[in-house]
Amino acid sequence: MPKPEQTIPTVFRFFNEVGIIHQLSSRLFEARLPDGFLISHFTVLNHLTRMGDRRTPLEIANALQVPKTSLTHTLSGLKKAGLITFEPNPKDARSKCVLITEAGTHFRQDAIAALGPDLVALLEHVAFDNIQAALPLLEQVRSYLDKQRDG
Amino acid sequence: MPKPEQTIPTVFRFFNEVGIIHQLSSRLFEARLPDGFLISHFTVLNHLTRMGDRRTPLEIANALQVPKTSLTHTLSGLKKAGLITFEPNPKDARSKCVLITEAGTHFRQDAIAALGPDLVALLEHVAFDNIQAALPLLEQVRSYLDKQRDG
DNA sequence: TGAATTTAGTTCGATATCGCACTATATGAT
DNA sequence: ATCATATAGTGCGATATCGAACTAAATTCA
Repeated sequence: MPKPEQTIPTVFRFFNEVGIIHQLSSRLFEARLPDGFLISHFTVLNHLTRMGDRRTPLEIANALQVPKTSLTHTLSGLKKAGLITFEPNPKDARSKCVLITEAGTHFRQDAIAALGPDLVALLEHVAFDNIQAALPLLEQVRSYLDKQRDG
Repeated sequence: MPKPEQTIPTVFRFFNEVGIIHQLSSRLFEARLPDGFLISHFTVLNHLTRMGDRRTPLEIANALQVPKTSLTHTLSGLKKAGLITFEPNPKDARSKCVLITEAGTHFRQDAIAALGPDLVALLEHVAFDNIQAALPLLEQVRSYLDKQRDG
């Protein structure tokens, strides 16, 4: 491996590009969400769908790497909109479990569907195979940062 | 190319991974910045360094894809900290030019240096070549989203 | 040229995010 | 069992972000 002086700028650029893409795509995505909803709402629903619900707020906050106070706020919005419900945590009376509702599941599906045309348009300019090929690396980086967080 | 039903979930996962990596790395990076500074501050300084300064706030806001009101706020923080200065725009009296100061340049360099050890640690777990190989795709995606924004 | 329209930046108000401190419950030590 | 400590979630205050409306200057057009 080359020396850090060579590698660091490249790795830095990697995170820079990731950050810019996130910013641009978030803007685009948020514009597709129903009025009054933010990426933060979608992110929670997406997490519950992908990882399974009946998780505690703290678990979700840790997974998404947001402060628990921020999550409290986001969850209260989702609750008010009927997209999640709470349940007591049988193992711990201090805690509670978050469940995604039918409406929440549909909300997520609709959001993804609303983004569909944008993604198709992207594929007219960027080769699908290249995107697919990049996924393992992205997952590897994410997984490393995820472990880092705990350690 | 496969049908959209096959490609869309993959492209969606791509943006999902990018979003998570951004969230995790931002957290890490922000923790390395001096107290009272946020990613938004760094992002502006980084942009001015990479793209050249003497840009107008609106140009910067468009490039970073943040509302101009948000940028006004971020710039005022940078100004107060002495990391940027303003100059009248000779071409347009409504506008002004943003200049990065010596202190601003150092701030950026220090921030990047402070992150160095984290990046080196990452390279012990993720192959440098793979990161480097992913850059062209990321740049291509960013560039497309960038054009999309205007059109 | 003068009036209508557009544009750069700011102000203002609303909401999101986040750190700190607090309450209630759980866990651990003796 | 009792007490000390740790943990889950929330309330509160501070600041960041953002949309709408505003001001001042530029541009367009008659």
